[in-house]
Amino acid sequence: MPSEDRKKSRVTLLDVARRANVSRATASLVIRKSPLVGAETRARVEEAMRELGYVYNMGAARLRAERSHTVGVIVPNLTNPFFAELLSGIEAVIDAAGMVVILANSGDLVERQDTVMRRMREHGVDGVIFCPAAGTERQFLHQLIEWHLPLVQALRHISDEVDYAGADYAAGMRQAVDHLASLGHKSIAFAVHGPIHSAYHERIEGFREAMHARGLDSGLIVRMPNQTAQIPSAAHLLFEGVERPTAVICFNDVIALGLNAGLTDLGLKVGGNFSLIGFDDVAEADVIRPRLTSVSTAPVTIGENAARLLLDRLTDPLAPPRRVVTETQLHIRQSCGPIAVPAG
Amino acid sequence: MPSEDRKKSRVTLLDVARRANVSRATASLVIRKSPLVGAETRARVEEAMRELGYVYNMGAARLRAERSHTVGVIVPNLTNPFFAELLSGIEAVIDAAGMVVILANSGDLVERQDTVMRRMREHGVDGVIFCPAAGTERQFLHQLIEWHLPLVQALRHISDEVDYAGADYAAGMRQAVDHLASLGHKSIAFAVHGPIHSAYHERIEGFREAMHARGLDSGLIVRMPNQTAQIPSAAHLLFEGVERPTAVICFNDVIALGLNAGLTDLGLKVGGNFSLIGFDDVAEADVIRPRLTSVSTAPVTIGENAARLLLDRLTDPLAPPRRVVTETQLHIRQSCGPIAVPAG
DNA sequence: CTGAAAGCGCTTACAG
DNA sequence: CTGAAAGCGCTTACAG
Repeated sequence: MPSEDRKKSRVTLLDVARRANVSRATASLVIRKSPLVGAETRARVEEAMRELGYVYNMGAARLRAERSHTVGVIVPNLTNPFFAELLSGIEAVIDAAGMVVILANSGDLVERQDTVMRRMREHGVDGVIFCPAAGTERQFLHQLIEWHLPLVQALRHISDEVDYAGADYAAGMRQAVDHLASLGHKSIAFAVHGPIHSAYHERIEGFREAMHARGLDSGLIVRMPNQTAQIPSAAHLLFEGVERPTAVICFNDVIALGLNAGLTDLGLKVGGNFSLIGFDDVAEADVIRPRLTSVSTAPVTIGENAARLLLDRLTDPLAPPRRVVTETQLHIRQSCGPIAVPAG
Repeated sequence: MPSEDRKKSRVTLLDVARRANVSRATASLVIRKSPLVGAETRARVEEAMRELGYVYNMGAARLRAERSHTVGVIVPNLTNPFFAELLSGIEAVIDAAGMVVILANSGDLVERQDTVMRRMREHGVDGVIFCPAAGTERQFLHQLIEWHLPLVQALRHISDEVDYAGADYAAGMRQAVDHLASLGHKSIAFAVHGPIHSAYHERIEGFREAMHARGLDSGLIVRMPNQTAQIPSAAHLLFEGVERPTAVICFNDVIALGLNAGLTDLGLKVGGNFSLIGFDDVAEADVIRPRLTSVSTAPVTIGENAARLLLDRLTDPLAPPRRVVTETQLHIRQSCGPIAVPAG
């Protein structure tokens, strides 16, 4: 152990340069893999780095170079596996690009989102990927643009002047409705919950249009509790209107899982005398019984797309805004059946 | 819009100081909320900051102050809701402390963990919270200690010279075994999967000791597929030994969910002629049917504890290492019943 | 309470 | 290909 074991004894680029008998500028070039420096010199510098246990100081580099190799990611909720998967996709491509993600949770609250966004700017992120909190104003995005902060919207969009990565929710709804209609269902409910945002509207609209296209009534939209645990006991809400549905499409799989339990508790047979379709196709869909038919939105892929959009945006800040909207896919399993006499 | 709309026109502390007619040092004191500066001066500076749209530059501050207000978090897998919850707890506490988390995924691979840890050091994190990848060497931790990197282990531990936040897995196993034993079960299987690490050993040992304490045989440890989707179809593995179990305790809820489906597929009645206990008590436990009896390990709380340990460590780097091990709790629901004549 | 000076560890032109 | 100098935007003593 070297004698100078006080904290300040950080090994600096100058130390490396001296050890390797080159100037600091040359050492800097070696680090940044510049082709300007000869193979032998490079090897000498690299060995010096190893011997001294040199650690590159991004902070110092960023100050001069105006690049932090850091991207901010803001999600509404880490606890929801759906966002965790999105995050996973983002992290993978950001990491592969040699950058690092700074994570924050907005709690789907615009004030929190404000704070967190400011903190990201203070930390000098090169750009941010965020799932806009419900209620985010266009004005907020325009402010960010004015600040020259490279930005991409994920899952939800507020302004088409900013890059966006999402899935075609409306088309997904169409797939769900078409599947049920082909099984003979006419009275189909739509179970929703959570905050209102673009992805919410797109699903509702998708449902409405698909129903209308089939000549069916789209009036049966029922609101479920936001708390996961309370959904099963709210299943009866589906049957309180004048018309009794024979099937339900869910806003997401969290609702579908809950209703699957709740409908069973009510004595209905999901996949038998009642049909159920989820949305998102989370891992659990395949592991419950009956297996859940669900529309896959592939959040990991959306995350990867969002990260790629940001990377592109960093290299070309002036390019026109882009949208990457992936197709959804209906995974047919066991929770739907042909229309039956409504259970009584 | 100001005429100087080129990127370099970043508002600096000096600009603020000039605007407010104070020195740069004074402006700096205002930012850091020092009591040294008078109320009126402070107000003037704060207004100047607002007028100019000043954004604090952490990068520059850190370079001088040797504090980045940044903590690294390394998890093996973002896609597993269990780690997502851990992360959520960490993020909440770190955020409340005015710091920011830099996130990375080790994929439970020691080489990735190496790379990622180096990258964190390059970014100058003040400390790191990590769930050590399976196979992490003590030597690795010692290296980090030598580098003076404040560290806390979460969920799994390699060295007791480093802070640790986890749950008492062995006690949790005892609760599970005791519950089943009290229902008359004698032949109890233990279903495991995944990589081998301290939390794995603690659960296995906990199971063994609890079984022995009851005079029961702990030999029935069966390995399940690591892939979630393959677990249901592996349920039959439980019944390939000489002794036929009447109950199974699962290493985690992922296995429990899968076996719940698989056992049902096999014609068994979970909670009736076969009993099942999960581990972790994820949100889905309450939403499947029968409701899953599970041992809660409260990952969000573990995350909060880990973050607090790190914060304490930052203020007192020389304090002796600490361990914060939370108690587990058995949530009794519907998946266990009194021993019955083995089905079949 | 405030000001002038030095320095954190890099990168960036600019000469050689 | 290499060296000497300036500077990124802060904070830190040190005087006043």
